[in-house]
Amino acid sequence: MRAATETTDPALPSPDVLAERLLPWFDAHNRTELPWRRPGTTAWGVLVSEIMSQQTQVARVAPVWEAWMARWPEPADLAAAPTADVLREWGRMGYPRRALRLQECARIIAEEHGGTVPADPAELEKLPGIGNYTAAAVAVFHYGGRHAVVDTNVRRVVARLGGRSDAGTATTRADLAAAAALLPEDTATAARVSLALMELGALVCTARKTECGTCPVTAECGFSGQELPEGPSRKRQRYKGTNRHVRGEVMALLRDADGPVERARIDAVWTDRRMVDEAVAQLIADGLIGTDEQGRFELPSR
DNA sequence: AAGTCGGGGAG
DNA sequence: CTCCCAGACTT
Repeated sequence: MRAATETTDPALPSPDVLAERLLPWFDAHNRTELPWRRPGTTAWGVLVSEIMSQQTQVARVAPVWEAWMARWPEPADLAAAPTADVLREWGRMGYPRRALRLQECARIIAEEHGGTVPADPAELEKLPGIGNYTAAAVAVFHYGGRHAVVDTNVRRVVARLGGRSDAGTATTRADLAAAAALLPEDTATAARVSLALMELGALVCTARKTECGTCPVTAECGFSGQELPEGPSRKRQRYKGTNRHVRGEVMALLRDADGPVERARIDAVWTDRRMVDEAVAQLIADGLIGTDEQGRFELPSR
């Protein structure tokens, strides 16, 4: 039953119909060989993979994850590592603050959870850098819980099933509720549906184009056959020439340096001195870089 | 709800 | 070249 104030969007398919259409397609098309999907991967390994995959393509994450897990197999291992080593191993995956938060996660899990990654999404969300998506992903993909796993792909697919061209800029409570309403009762099946929705959004129902002709749920979709609107759906910040770009260059310099770096070498990464000042100040404030007794710059020792 | 936070790969 | 990626967090 719907309230009169709600829109008249097409009804979403029932969970059972969705699963019936989606899962055979998923069995035939799901990519993977992703290393963290191998049997025997720990909850910690899954958590690390999900943090690394936040806004970084999984293909780029895979080799870093392999080296990372070989070096620091358990939370206590990462907790004890020098932060400089952690940031170097993170490499060029972007958003290095994720690496800091991941190490904080390791310390909290090691010290307050006896080294065991929580299975409850609410508990996981208390950890730094873990939001709704990552918490659900760990709880479902490792622990096998029954929760909606809502990433950008799932939000887009669910929006289109409901007749819209795309989801909004931010994840809303309505997005989460709509995705949860699509989960079948059976817990193991629900987990596969979540992964299948993500995969459908990555391979068929993508941001740039729809392939309704090959989509397994085209008959149940409110947007099927419609054209995507022209132009960018979301405003995006340029990267080149931004303050963010300068920070990236400073971090790259310090990652590749053998020891502490003089200010003069920092200044050499960018022509605009004021932008370097701003970048360095922000990196220090974020805990991504530090200074030694002589005022030289380096990655944080702890 | 909009801005900010990297860097690279795909189109 | 532009756009987007298994998002989280702050404002």
